[in-house]
Amino acid sequence: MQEANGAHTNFIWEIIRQDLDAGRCSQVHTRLPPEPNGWLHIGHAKNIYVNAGAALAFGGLLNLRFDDTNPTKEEQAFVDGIQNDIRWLGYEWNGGLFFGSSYFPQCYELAEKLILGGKAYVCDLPQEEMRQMRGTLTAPGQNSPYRDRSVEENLDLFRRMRAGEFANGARVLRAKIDMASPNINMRDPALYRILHLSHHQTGDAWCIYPMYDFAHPIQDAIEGITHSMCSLEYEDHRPLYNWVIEACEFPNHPRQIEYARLNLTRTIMSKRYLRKLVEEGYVAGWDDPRMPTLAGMRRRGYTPEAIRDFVERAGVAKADSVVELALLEHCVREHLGTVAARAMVVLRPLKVTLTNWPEGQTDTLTLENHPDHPEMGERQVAFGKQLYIEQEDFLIDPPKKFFRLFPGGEVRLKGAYIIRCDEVIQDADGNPVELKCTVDLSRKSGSEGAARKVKGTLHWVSAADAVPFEARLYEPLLNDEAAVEEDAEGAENTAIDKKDFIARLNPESLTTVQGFLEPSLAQA
RNA sequence: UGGGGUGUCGCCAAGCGGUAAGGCACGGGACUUUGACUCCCGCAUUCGUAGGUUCGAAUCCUGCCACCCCAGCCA
Repeated sequence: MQEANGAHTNFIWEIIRQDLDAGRCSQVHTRLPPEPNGWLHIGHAKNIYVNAGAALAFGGLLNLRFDDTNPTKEEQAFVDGIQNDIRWLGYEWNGGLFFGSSYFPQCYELAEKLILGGKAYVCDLPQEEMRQMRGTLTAPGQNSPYRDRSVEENLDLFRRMRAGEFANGARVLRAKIDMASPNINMRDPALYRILHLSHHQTGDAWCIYPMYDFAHPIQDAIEGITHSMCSLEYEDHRPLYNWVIEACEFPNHPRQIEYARLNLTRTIMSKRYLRKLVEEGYVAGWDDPRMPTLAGMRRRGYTPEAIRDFVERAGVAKADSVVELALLEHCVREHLGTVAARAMVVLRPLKVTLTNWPEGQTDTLTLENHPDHPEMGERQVAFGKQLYIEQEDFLIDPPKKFFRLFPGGEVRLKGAYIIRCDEVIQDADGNPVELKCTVDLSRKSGSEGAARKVKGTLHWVSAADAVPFEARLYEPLLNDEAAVEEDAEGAENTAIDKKDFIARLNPESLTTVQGFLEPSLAQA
């Protein structure tokens, strides 16, 4: 990983460095707080990079903490999958593994402490009325009629909430802050809600669950987190985060720093829509290679190194942005170019018959697995009278700078011979279906004569030995440039209609062609 | 119309009063048994905008404009 003073740094690490220099903290301690309600995608890779990277850059600690305060949406299966993906990406939680739910007892104690201090109260307002009394963006809210209950009554009610005496939604514990605050998050936000639901970690031990705004700062403070990085939409929550830390009288004060989340062109990054793709069968699953999930990218052959490099190069800042897919692809190509063994594959085959090659003869050629890494070895590839080349590598009527094959033209077959196209056999529509070529037997690859220059080199596969396969051409799922904005994940949110979303799907994203693999790839 | 943010090359992004880094993309050239890779070269007299301060501003001040986020008992 990078040193903090290395080539890559960002505004967050600058802030941390200043905190270190000023003595506001001695060891950096960050946390990764995924909610176990889905699969990790490329956007999460940035969050991992920012939080884990900060710890790495300053020799600090990273905690992995599942933010599981809402049993409605969370599952054990996701906590396993998430750990797997984080490890695959190449990160370890050297500070330990935690669950937000294991702090439920402390959260509860702190809630009582707030009640005792007159800083929280139990509110009986139904959700709808509470919403109305909250005011609007421009109009201040109204105090709840339950706001001035006595400490004794609040304590009694809260304990009875915990004891399970009330139904879901009947009451809520609220922070007593300021209903007229211009920041809506400070208008007596809910701290605890009643949810008679069993939790994947705590079972039926609780029927009240703390809200994110209450639980998160507590978790950070208890774990001794020094810097808590999250995305921009939490900026408005920072005053509340700080309020909780102070109201609970923690001696340490973790610092929340926000940055812009990652958006990618032509890529859906909203769990809501990713789920729709899976559930409605547009893709085979969360790990479908077209999915922007880490699992999908893994199946697609993307490497962790390439993804980390990409996230780092995309940068960390506060301006909303949409990074071009081209950068990701560049990073993947760059890394794969250095580590991947070469092999030949023909996706859309065009038959080539070598008229002067002895009938029935098959030669075995030796090709290097990597042009720059001899230590990666060589492989044997069959060469015969009948070959397949890529359809797009041949043109009957080539433009001026066409370097590949055309009638009368010559081309080199990678690692083999130079051939000349003598005749084109076309179908009724004029499409080439087979080429009759002569091979220059005196100029086999590697021999003296091979030094002769020809304009192009093509990959190929022996027709008799190649392994047929059905190739799916995976393309980004979206047609247009923009990323689909993350929408509220509310259960009944129908803001973007389904037709609109489907219309944006890229029809090229799942084209099937009948291709041929080099035999060495058959088992892969 | 309230509050919180952000605006620097097609896309990201440095810059923090001293006269516009870098990457991707793109264009040109060299090299090449993958037109890949690699390698050179080019690519913002200008920093949302209008003023002001200053010897000097993307950086300070003022006004305006644009975009994003916030009214969950989601995170």
